[in-house]
Amino acid sequence: MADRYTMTQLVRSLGLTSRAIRFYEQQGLIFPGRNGRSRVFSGSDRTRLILIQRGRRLGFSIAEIREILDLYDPAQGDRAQLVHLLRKIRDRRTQLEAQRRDIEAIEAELAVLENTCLDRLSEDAA
Amino acid sequence: MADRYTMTQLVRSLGLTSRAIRFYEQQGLIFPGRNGRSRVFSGSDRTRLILIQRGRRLGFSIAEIREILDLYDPAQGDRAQLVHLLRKIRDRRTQLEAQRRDIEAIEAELAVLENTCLDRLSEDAA
DNA sequence: AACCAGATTGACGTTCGCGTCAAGTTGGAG
DNA sequence: CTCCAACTTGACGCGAACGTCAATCTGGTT
Repeated sequence: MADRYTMTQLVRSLGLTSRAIRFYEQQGLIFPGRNGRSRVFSGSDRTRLILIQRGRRLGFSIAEIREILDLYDPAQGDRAQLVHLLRKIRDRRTQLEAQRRDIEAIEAELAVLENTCLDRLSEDAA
Repeated sequence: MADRYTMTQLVRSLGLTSRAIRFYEQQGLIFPGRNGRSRVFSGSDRTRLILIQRGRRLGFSIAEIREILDLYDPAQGDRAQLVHLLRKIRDRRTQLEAQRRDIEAIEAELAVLENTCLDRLSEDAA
């Protein structure tokens, strides 16, 4: 569990640039420790970076990704906060499903186009 | 079929700004005609704008959206072009499925979090 | 004719997400 | 000790996707 990573290790394994990683730290998405001047990344930092990459691929802004990451660390206490957290989780899920439907719509249309292509190709062969 | 739209009509019905629409025209995503100085949008322009919105919501760049829109207008001719088009359609579908898996992964994790929340709330009630 | 709401074309401004130097530091191999 | 390679902190730059403002131009009321 006490897995620690250096900058270059993460750069190589995750395919990010060091600049991007430092940017994410500055934006408060990860919290690496220090060994002298050098950063020391925890396993949590690593998984957060992976989540960040996923979020970026889906077009989420840094602010949105921070919100999503915040959902993962409880940091909650009383009941009201739990209810609030629950609400945010459900909002996010709703949005994700809308996004999924968008994707499925495009996929369906592209499937039609693909069939049209295939038809024309077979006609062509005839 | 000869449905024509004015600027404000599209702005109101689609929730875009006129600036954005003009930007998309400048980028070659839509091709409105002119009536004097004013733009006249076709039904095709309108559906393209909807596709553009979907693409933007999914984090696609203008260039990517243009590529996707290009898949819809055949403009093809010989067999080689058809094969090329087919390849691009399939590439895009592959990418979309990867994106869909990313979304499903986040959704699954949020579902777990939601249950954790619910558990704690019911514990709290006990 | 007078007028005003809505359309247009520049042109500059802005935010985001990093890229890209420049300059200094530090730890380990030789 | 020397040197190099990796790490660091600024700081400026940049392309994308529009926002925003100014100036002008209609087209239809009154």
